[in-house]
Amino acid sequence: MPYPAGHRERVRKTIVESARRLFNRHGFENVSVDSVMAHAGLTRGGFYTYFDSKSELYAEVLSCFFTDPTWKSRWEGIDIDMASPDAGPQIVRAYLSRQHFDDVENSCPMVALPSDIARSDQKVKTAFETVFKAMVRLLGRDVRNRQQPPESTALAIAALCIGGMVVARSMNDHGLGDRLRESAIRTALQLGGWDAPAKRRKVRRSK
Amino acid sequence: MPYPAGHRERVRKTIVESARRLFNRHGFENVSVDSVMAHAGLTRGGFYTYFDSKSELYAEVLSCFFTDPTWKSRWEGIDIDMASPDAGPQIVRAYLSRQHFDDVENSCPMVALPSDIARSDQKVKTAFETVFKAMVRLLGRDVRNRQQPPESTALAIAALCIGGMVVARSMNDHGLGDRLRESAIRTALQLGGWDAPAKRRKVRRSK
DNA sequence: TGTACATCAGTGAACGCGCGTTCACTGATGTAC
DNA sequence: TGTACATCAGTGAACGCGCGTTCACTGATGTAC
Repeated sequence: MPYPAGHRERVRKTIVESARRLFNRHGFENVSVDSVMAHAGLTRGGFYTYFDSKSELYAEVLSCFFTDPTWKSRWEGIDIDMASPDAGPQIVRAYLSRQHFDDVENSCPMVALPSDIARSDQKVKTAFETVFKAMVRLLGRDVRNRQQPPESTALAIAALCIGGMVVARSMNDHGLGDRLRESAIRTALQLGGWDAPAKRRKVRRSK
Repeated sequence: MPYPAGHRERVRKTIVESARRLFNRHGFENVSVDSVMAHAGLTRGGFYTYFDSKSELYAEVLSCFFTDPTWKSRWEGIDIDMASPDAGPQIVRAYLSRQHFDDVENSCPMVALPSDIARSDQKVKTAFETVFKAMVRLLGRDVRNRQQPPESTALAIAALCIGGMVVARSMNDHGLGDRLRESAIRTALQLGGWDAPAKRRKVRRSK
């Protein structure tokens, strides 16, 4: 067998990564197979030895964001320790951060592509669901506010995170976007019961 | 001047309405000028006597949803009295209702098209902003919970409404979607201070 | 170590198609007389 | 009331273009001897 083992897997990953960045920026339908392959350093024709069709890429891109272990540290300076019981509030802050707002290419696809996903087929929606459920599970694990079942609270927090960012991205007025993000952060932390200092680790954040 | 007065305005409105429905269902880029005109009972060529380009339609469609006075009662059975101080909680319930979830064609475009809008030009984003600000103003007016400034609370509620619906629409699992919407409603009502019976009008809702 | 070979990753021209937009034309309309 | 006319809303063929996909092909690679 010519070509080193793992070669195909590596190239395939390059294509998916290239697609992820382009999809995040321009949406599924506005990115051509040509440009995906060009950004991966290849040419159009090779695409079909890796995927049956373009739409097969959509679900693949969503899953990759979830399975790729680097996503947690993708936003520079935001380093989330998933094992810590503080992961919940950390996720909220990272998710609604200015950095995530600005970094469209490396954005969470749930923020960059929701209406594209809503119009896609079952496979794509299932991939979205998996990512979303993972986020909810993580948030729910750390919820300290027990007025509602943790899953229920986590669902609302996740919707607030995603919705806040989606809306902020759809406006010109960055000032309003900032106020929206800040308000969403404050509200989400309060919902999770993360606004009071936990144990003795965290001091009140100013602004 | 041939053709009755108001003829152009009426036809123009028909085109925008046809576009709104198709955009909501398929997104900006997946709807052709041809199909918009066909659904309006016209042919391709006539489009350009009404609009300079297809993209001019995008902002027009967003604004129409806001300016069209019928949008309030678009979801059958949900009749919101905007003058009432109960409009806030009513909007929350209508927005996150199963009917709004199902009725993609007549959906609020902030739910059906957010990622399309985020990728569009300034004009489109400005139109989105106008619709969003109107929603926030209405919600803020009725906020009873004064722990935060009403605008801040209203921003979080709006993000929760839009985000909750956007996420629910992106999943296969309608059960999870239902739980998400219910949780978002409960949370939004609580944030607005609308969960306790107001005056003596409303009794606790079961489920 | 060196050479011939089979494999298959990747190439790029070509395909049919649908799109946004243009434009010469048609025909329904209200108006002038 | 009836007719000729100017207006302009709407038509539909045609344009150039970029897309997803196919396919005959090239050439880099590891293997056999």
